[in-house]
Amino acid sequence: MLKALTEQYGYLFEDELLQEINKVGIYKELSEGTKLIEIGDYIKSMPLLIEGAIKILREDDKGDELILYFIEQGDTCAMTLSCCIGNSKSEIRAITETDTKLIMIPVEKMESWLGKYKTWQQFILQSYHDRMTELLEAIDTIAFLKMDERLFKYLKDKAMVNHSDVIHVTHKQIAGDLHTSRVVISRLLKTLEIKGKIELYRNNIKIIDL
Amino acid sequence: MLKALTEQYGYLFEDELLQEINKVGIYKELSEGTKLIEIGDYIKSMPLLIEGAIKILREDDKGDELILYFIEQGDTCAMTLSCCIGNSKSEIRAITETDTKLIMIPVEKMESWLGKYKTWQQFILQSYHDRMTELLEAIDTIAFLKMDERLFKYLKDKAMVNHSDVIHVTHKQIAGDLHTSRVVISRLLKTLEIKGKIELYRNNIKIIDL
DNA sequence: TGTATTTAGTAACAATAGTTACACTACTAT
DNA sequence: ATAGTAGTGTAACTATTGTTACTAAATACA
Repeated sequence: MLKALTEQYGYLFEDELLQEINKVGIYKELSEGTKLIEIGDYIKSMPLLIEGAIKILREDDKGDELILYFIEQGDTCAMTLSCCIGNSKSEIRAITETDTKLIMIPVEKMESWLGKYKTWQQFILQSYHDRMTELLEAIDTIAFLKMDERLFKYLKDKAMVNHSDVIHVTHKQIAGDLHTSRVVISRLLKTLEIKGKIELYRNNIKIIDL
Repeated sequence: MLKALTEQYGYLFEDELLQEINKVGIYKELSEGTKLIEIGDYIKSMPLLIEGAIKILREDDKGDELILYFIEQGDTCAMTLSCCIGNSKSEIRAITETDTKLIMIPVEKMESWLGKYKTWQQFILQSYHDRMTELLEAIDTIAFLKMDERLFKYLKDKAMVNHSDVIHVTHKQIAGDLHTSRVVISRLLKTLEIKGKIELYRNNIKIIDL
């Protein structure tokens, strides 16, 4: 674990802190599609992402979802921090987008390190900043783009975090992430295909114009 | 200034910190409609709200706006923190919604207090949490509500921060805040009036169903 | 092998939101 | 007083998105 940790976070944290993380952190490997955090959960530990990607979702009253953004390696989940500190329930759902390796840090440590390690404090504040920026980007996407543009952006983002120009997903799943209906997605995907931006296959979409 | 400060923040900060704020903070009274922060600005000081309300806006490529939320007394602008710490440009615009009294804290102090005062650290983290929550609420509103519901929510929020059931605003201004057109707003307002939820006057709207 | 289920394509229609155009009223300034 | 401007009401039309319904192919599985 220490090796992976040093590779991803060595340039950020001092040795002493890395040692502490190594001591109290719990290393986990999760396969794609694993639910990390559920809405309403009280969070007892925060994840440091070593490898892979996590999808962050919001839910409406009817239980339908909406993707907010993806988190990648080197990131942590600022929502988690937010909940720990406010001692409140999670406002979001987190699901692994790919197979993932991460280190779970107990809340108590997270808080005590804030006073002890300047680099940790910087990391936490930076994480807040990054997540804030991503939330604003999510708002831009939802408020300013039309559905076809949102769809294409979604496909590109998904291709990015999966490190592949072919993404494995059904129209129905996309509709769920974008909070619309399957028929709408099928229609727009077909239009994108005609425009030459993507190629459609069963359960797979190839992004041409990456 | 110390009196106002103690009233609003006395229960949060220890005396020593209050004294420091009193020493380095700059007290300001701003009238309604004053631009506090512009998109792209580098922030040199962060505001502690004593009285009044501030409107936080996002802008699209075409220069059209979208309201994110209102900030009220006892709050600070976590976006500001975010920018200071990341040493990056402001992502948002802040305009006083009402006449406002506030204290400006220089960035350097803000950062050094993080290590020095536990209560300040708590306050900053709590602010991040609050703002994160408001951003999520903004996303819910934009993504899950239809325009007529968004409009009514906007009117209620505005009535709230103005402490009045009659709000002074034109249809065009509302359209700007909600990122739609004046005609759409006029149409929906008329429908709300027919439903008995509001009463329309020139430059004024009375909210019945508060 | 045959049946059920999942996935995708498409048509037809409804609902919502955005656009253009114009009329009318209230206020502003000279 | 009059011209100009800002604010509002409405109609007619377009564009976008959402819904319902049906078809067919691919896949799962018993």
